[in-house]
Amino acid sequence: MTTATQAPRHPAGLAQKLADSGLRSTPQRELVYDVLLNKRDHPTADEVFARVKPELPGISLATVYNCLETLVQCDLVRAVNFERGPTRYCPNLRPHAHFHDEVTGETHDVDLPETLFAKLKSELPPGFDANAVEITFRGKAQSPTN
Amino acid sequence: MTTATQAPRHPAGLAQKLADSGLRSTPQRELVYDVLLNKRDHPTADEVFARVKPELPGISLATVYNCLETLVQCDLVRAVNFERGPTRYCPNLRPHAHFHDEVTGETHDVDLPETLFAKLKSELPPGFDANAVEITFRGKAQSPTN
DNA sequence: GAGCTTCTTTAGAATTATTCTAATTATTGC
DNA sequence: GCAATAATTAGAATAATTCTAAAGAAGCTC
Repeated sequence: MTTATQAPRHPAGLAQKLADSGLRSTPQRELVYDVLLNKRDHPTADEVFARVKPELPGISLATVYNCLETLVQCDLVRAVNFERGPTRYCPNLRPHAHFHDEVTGETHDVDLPETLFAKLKSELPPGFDANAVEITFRGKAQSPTN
Repeated sequence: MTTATQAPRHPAGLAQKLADSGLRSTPQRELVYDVLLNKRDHPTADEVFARVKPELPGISLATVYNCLETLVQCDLVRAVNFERGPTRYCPNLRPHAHFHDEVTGETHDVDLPETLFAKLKSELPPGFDANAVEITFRGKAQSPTN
């Protein structure tokens, strides 16, 4: 087996970003990142585990937790927590808000103008210095796809 | 014992609001609500339990969970979840944001102009109808009190 | 104001989500 | 190839919450 028989699935990111942090690229990390990219529905660790298992039957839940944590550390994925319940994971790195549909339970990414995030930060009272803002909407969405 | 020997600690709310939902006012519910009002530091259920115990030594943790849930149902208290970890409780019902100090771990309420909340909702793409917005900042705060 | 009904609390068991531990396996550098 | 390091694994341990079944109030009815 020579090189380059199989193109990397992550256009140009994972292996490099991992290396930047002194970490290795492994099949488990690749695959976990893959399933996040391929279905961006903010899955829980359990759900990621279920999606990854068929392709890598030997993988353990602990490894899925490890990989997710690693990806979060490398700034490739964001951990999201609205309401009690398991942490969910989101590979969308652009600044965006989340819309939580109270009927279906689904979570949608919502792009908001950068200026709004800036505006929000500027509204903080003196003495408060924010480096991140999280915005979560709750309500009903008429599903755009069905 | 005649009436009005002891003023109710909740200016005019708890018993009534509970009754509105067909629920009873109990010492446990009163006390849990009390500790939330008296120290507004977004305690966890465990912390509420610890604060309530000295006054009502027989109370159980399950009851604290029950009471908190009841108060949330009656719209007297908000449950707050940023980041994994136990749910925290907040008796501030005005629309406000939370500022999570990454150094101290403390959470501060931040009042923002109503117009901002409206503005945010108006920025949602068509088809999304939000009835609530939650905003969480993360960063450093120079404590205003020390 | 005794008895019935309903609501509430309680202790402890059960469940869920996550982290830890120690052993095994893979990778890398020499 | 071999040592050193990193990553994965299974299972135990922990933390947060919910459930369950029994016991304890509080209202109502007559």
